[in-house]
Amino acid sequence: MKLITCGLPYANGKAHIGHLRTYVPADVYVRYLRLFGEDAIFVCGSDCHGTPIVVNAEKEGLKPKELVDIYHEHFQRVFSEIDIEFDYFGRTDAEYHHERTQDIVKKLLENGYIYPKEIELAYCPSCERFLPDRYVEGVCPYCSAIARGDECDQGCGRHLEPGEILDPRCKICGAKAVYKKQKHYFFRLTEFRDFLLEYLDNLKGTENALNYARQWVSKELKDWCITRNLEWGVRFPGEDLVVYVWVDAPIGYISFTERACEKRGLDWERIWRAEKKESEIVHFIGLDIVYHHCIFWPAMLKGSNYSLPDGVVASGMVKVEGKTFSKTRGYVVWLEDDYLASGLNTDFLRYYLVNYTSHQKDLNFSWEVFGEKVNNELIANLGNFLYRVTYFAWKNFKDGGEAKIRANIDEDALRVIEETVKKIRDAIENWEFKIASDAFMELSSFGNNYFQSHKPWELIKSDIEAAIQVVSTCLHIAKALVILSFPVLPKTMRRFSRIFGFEIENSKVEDVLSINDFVIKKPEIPFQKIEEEKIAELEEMMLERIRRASKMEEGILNEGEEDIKTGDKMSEKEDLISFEEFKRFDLRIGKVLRAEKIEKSKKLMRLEIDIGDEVRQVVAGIAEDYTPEDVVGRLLPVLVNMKPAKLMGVESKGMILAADVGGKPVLLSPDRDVEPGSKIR
RNA sequence: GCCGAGGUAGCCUAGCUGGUUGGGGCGCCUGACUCAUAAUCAGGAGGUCGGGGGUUCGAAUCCCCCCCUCGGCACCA
Repeated sequence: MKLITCGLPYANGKAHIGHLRTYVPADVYVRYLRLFGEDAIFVCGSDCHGTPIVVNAEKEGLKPKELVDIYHEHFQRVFSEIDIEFDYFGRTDAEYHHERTQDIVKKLLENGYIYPKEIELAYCPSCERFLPDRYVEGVCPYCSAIARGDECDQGCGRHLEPGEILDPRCKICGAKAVYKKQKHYFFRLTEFRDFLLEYLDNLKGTENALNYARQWVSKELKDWCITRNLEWGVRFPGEDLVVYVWVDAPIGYISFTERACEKRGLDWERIWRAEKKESEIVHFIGLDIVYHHCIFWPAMLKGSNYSLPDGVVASGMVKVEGKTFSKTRGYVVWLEDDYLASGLNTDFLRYYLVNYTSHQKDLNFSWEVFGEKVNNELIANLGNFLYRVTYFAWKNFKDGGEAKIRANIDEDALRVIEETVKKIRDAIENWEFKIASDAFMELSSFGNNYFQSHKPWELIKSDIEAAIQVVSTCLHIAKALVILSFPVLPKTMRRFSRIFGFEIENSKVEDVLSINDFVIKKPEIPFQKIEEEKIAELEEMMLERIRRASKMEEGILNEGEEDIKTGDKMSEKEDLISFEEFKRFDLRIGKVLRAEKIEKSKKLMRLEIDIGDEVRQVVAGIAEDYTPEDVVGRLLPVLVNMKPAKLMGVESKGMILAADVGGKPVLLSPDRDVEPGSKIR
């Protein structure tokens, strides 16, 4: 028995191609396992908790549950449309999930892996509540960018622990937050270091995930704050706190397994109880959540006597039209609004996602390539073979509505089919879905070749016995193709298998090789070709979205206008400051006297700047774009009363100002020579 | 800068415990065929195997240096 899970989709946004990159291969994997006779359970569900959902719900004037309902229903619907079939698709706000989570938290408490600690937290006096995570907006203590409470999303990208953020403000009412002491609970992640090192050595999965995780563990682990001040979430036992969303989300794998097992009359404990474990657990995830699955999660399981995952399979990132996937920039393909709305066969997209490149590598989605792959590979090779063979058989041997053909199969062809099965089996074992799908495409190619070179359309007139052998051999190949490609192309092959008169859902590899006489019903074309105009249309739609997005970024569109398709509103209100506030900035023109690149650093340059009454040492992140020679002698605007900081061990007192052009600094200069120290206002 | 993964024809890739002329798929060109969704089949063009050194009788494959891409860490006060 094998349990397969997929990373839970977060229930505050719609499904897009980035999601599919892990869900489709996982579904393909499960279907192949079943084809090979393995008993597999496949679970997933909506991740319903966490601050973003609360914040977004509030913004939309909804209760968190109402928001979650919308997206939970959405995911369920679109997954089923693209034939991603879970045994159970649950939700983490369900009663049973809360119970399981609390059970695990209690076990961790009993086992001494959770301890309380007083920390200072942002508190909004006007809302009268503590401000967790994204309820807080403030200044990143590391890079001083505007940041969210849990992550410096605009700046350095660092994860921020509760209490770290500077100058916190309430995101709801905008009031200045104060720090208040409060008791929170921490998970002793640090105690699991040795365990994790060993565990990761034996963990199976894709290299991209394992290497990444090992890198983290070999560095420093920190204990992990696992409680939040929220109403929405799983209650932490005995406290007016909720468990951090990343604690309860993976527990969904367990609680959903319980439900799935209940449905099928199985004992979930044989999967998840350490002492009873007898089946394998494999997680399919995106590369971005390796940390949670290879570090937090096994430590939690270990600490509460649950069984440990055996494999973590991480899919590479998705690019769209050659650019980094980005919802806000428009480089995204939405499953419902783009793909399903286009009316194209969902199997096309499944094939593309599985066959474009290796599971671990970055996948580029381009409508043009999509059209080519579908028309020239899937349809021209596989679709055409299936149709030409079955149609030929039906047309020439039909007797009434059906054609009966005696099986007389070429041994060589059987051997090729056997090899194909072996290739697929090996590939699936190694999570190489491209290789598996290439294998059945090769078989199809062999079939076309066989049919072509044996010319049954001539034999049928001269040597009927020989014709029967060729036709039945090709029919046999076709049947094998239907079964072997079903995991990737379930919709099409389910339909097409009917002309052979068998139930594809229950087919096993053995059926691929077992020889039976054929009864063929009148076939229909398995795939409808994609018109070039359709591709052009879809491409145009995407370009339009990208254009719109870039205009949005430049602020040309009116405030509040919806970002097309993403549903995200431009909610950043203008931040106005008073003249009083502005006066707090001591801005002056400084003259660079000396400059040198800081060793061991990529971006940092140490500058000595004359600011009139003194010479300041300032560290600036410009070394990637400027050499010391470029800047020595230059006049630059300097924020003089910047809080001093140390960077790479070098003290910096002040900050030079530069234009930000696509993340690159561009230095600014006064219109003509001015004295160092001149005030800027 | 450190760590990981990569860099093979326009695109996706196999080969990487060194050994006959670096395979395959898509695209491109030519021909054949007509059962088939202008599908198929045969043939062809196209590669300094990121660059430079070295080891060897012989390297895409081993060693050294460098460059580039992606991701992580450190770092843009």
